[in-house]
Amino acid sequence: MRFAPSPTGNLHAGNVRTALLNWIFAKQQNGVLILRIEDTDQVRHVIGSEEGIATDLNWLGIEWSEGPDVGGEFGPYRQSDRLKIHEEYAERLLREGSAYKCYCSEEELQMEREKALANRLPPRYNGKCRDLSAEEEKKKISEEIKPVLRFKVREGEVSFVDLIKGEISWKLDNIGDFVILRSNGMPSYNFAVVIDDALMKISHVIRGEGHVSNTPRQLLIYEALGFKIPKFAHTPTILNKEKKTLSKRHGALSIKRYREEGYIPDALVNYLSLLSWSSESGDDILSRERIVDEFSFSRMSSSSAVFDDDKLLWMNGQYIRALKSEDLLNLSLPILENSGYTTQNLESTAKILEAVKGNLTKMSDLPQYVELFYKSEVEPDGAAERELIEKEESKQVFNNFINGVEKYNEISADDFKEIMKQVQNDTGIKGKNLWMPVRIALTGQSHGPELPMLIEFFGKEEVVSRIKKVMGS
RNA sequence: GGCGCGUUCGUCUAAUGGUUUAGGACGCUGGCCUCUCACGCCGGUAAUAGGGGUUCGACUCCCCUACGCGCUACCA
Repeated sequence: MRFAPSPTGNLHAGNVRTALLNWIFAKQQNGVLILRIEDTDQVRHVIGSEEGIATDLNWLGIEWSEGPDVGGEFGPYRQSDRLKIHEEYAERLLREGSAYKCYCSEEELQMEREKALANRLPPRYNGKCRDLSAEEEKKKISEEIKPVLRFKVREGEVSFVDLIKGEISWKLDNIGDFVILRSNGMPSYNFAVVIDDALMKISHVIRGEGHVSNTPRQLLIYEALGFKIPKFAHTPTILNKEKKTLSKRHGALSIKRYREEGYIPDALVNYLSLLSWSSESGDDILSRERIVDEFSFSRMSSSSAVFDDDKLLWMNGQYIRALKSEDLLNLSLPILENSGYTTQNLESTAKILEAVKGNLTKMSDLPQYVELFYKSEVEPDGAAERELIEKEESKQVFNNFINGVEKYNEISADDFKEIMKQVQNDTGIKGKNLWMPVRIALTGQSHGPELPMLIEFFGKEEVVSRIKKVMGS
């Protein structure tokens, strides 16, 4: 298996899904995953994107055993470093008569194309230079035109069985002689992939559906060179909310963004695995082990899927809630410190996290939920809150509550519930009128985590002092 | 234009000719959980693109149309 991204920007959900599928399948088959960088287009090459790709994959736990960084017996793993190899095979095709030099200029070709289009004909290369006589060729050479190498497409048809889409076939008269070596000496994509995949002994080519139409050209090259043809699996496209195919611009659905916003890698992996694939069990929350174990191409749908951020968010929340408190703590510490909160006391930090765990769908939400735990002074949030705690009824609640609390040395969550029951009995006040004054006195806000949990966190003294403060004002 | 691929609730999907009043999940929504925001639990909403065939029977097979996407590059 191999994942072969081009270094033209950050990884997005589509790229990464392909990488993930390769990883899953390699893992399941006890196979080897190769990372190969396809950088034959220097114009679109973006500096630093190779590192970015590695960072994203590492973060998601997609590991490869051969690649430009780790080496391996089938290297080099950067396509631009394989030029000699590509040239060698191009020459062989030329020698064997499967390819020929073409001297047509871009302007010429462009004109031909427009003419064909105007006549409502397929805009294909017309094979002009296919059978150039020795004389004509000599003339072209003397004109110092740098030729490209074109592959001579045979007659008949080609077909293959896609692991996801089933049998696909083409009549070859629909395909024009295509370029395998550009005039600058660089191989074209369709040529280089075949050489590299064959030489790296790739057994399964798992790639995006956009490549389906490239496959007949590649099959022809495999054929001409006598290479063993790998199995192909073309994965459906992932679309954004506007149902457009993902682009590298605008950072849309970029993996980097998910990493920075504190998504759990496992959650993203899980969500991505469920795009165009489903477990036979019907379960949604699946561990990596289960995905690897249960995956099969036959359960993959062949239509494109829209990436749904809402569902990802939900799933991420599920993973956060399932986190062991130790792991949650480790994940949270840097975020809290970044927001300026002191986390010296690990025990109490863990308690805070436990209290807000249920509210989180992504870790970057954490600061807004923990704020009230770090405040030492509390002021009622708004007019409505202020009004409520100044009501006569509320003062009754406070008095009674303090009396109740004083009977304890420490108050646990259960003690608190007992006390509240007692207050309700004594005052006859219940429901909102009973609980809200306490909440506001303690936190200043009408929203927040469960009160018993809060009480336990603050402890008796803090609780009493906060209530007294409100009563005095 | 040609060729290829695709089309089940808003979204991800299940059902690979009969077990189906088309199932689950997200979202939305109603209720419950002594207060709120959440969590959790229980319920509701909503789909086979359209038209022809084949068949006793079609989401499932075939054809046509529509729509979307890809390739048709000296991009990958």
